[in-house]
Amino acid sequence: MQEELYEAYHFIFEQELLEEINKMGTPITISEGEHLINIGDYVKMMPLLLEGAIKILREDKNGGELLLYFLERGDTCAMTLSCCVGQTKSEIRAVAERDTRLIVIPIGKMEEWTARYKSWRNFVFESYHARLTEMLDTIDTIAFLNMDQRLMKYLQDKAKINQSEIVNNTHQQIAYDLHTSRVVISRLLKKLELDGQIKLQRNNIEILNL
Amino acid sequence: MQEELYEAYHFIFEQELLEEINKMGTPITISEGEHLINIGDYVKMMPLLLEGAIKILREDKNGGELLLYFLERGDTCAMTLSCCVGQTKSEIRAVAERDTRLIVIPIGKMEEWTARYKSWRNFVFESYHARLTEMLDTIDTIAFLNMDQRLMKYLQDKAKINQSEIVNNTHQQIAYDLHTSRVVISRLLKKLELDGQIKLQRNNIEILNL
DNA sequence: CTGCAACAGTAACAAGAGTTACACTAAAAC
DNA sequence: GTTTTAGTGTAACTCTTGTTACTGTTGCAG
Repeated sequence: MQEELYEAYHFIFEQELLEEINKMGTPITISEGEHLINIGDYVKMMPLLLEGAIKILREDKNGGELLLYFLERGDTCAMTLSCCVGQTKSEIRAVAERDTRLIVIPIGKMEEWTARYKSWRNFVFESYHARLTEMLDTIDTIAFLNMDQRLMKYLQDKAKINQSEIVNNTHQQIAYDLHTSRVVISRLLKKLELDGQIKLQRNNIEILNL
Repeated sequence: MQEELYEAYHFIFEQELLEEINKMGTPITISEGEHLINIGDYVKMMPLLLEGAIKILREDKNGGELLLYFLERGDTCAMTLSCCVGQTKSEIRAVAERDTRLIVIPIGKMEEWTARYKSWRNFVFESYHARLTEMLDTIDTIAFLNMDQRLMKYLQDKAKINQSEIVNNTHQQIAYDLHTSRVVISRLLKKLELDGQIKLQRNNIEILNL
């Protein structure tokens, strides 16, 4: 039994299921920036995160992007669950936020485990619940907040996910995630710095009010 | 066995489950504009729509609203499913878009049926899938479209849901659903009329390009 | 050391959306 | 019929965000 698997999931799954996951699953490592899945890809595997973080993005027709949310240890991708049922293509893009280890499970196991293990059913339902909640949060953010508030929230989320008050990002990268332009981000960051909320350096933003 | 239940769900559920739904469920009628559930309410029942339409709204702290999506016959509320697991409060508001008939099921049955009926599991998963997809669509709309495009899409969706090319709404009501102001809606509607996409009358918008 | 490329700062302007204010009109109430 | 109210049309202005263009700065490659 992989130690990491046990550590991250033994509160969630019963022993028997843990062992089955260990047997059927394949451990994978992806490094920062690598694409785990793209829009339009067929979903053949279901991921269980052990360590690291994944960011989930939505894309429009013109190549514009929008950050939806992050996945962390103990999370899985609800869109994947969802796609397994319908055998449909992925609606989102998943990119490693930092170096990440995960276990992938062949989707054939899903239905079997759903019928057999109560802990699995609960996990799946709770994943759906968590993802729906995060989607609602995303909608709140883009519908009800101004860009400066969205930016500050983004920086705080990012700091939390990476467990560091320093965000190593160019203004352009932030602009992509928030679906706006670099100039806008530079402008607002400067304003946040004058407000004393952050400190700016090249490739490097320090968040002061975590 | 209620005829409507059979009609709407016999393709989805096996006979035995249909009979159990019929036995355990309570038929309810709500009229247009009535609130089925509000934000913060505890969710004690799960709805299965038989006829009509429900609109699902999100709210911000200042009382501002935003339309998320509509539910129709054969749909259920994924937020409800979701809440049943976590025993949490509702994150959304549900309002009857027109007179609606539905069956409510005590949430205690949910877990039992999930373990027992494959068709129920599939239904629940497909509901989650459908709702996640609609949430993505909502996000696309508010993140990637301008207000005039959102407005046109809103009118088309509304026409489709109510099976009529006439939308009976005041500009103010539309403004609430799209989380903007009446003046903005009036302005854009007038523009759409000049473009030949709609025809305006009091309390009444005819959609020309369905 | 030089030159290039990526990153950041900023100004000036354009476009979209929100706000305020007021006039007009149809429908409902009296 | 007259009054009242809800709904609509529009102008003028502000604020936020997006766009274009140009400057300066850092760091790396040659």
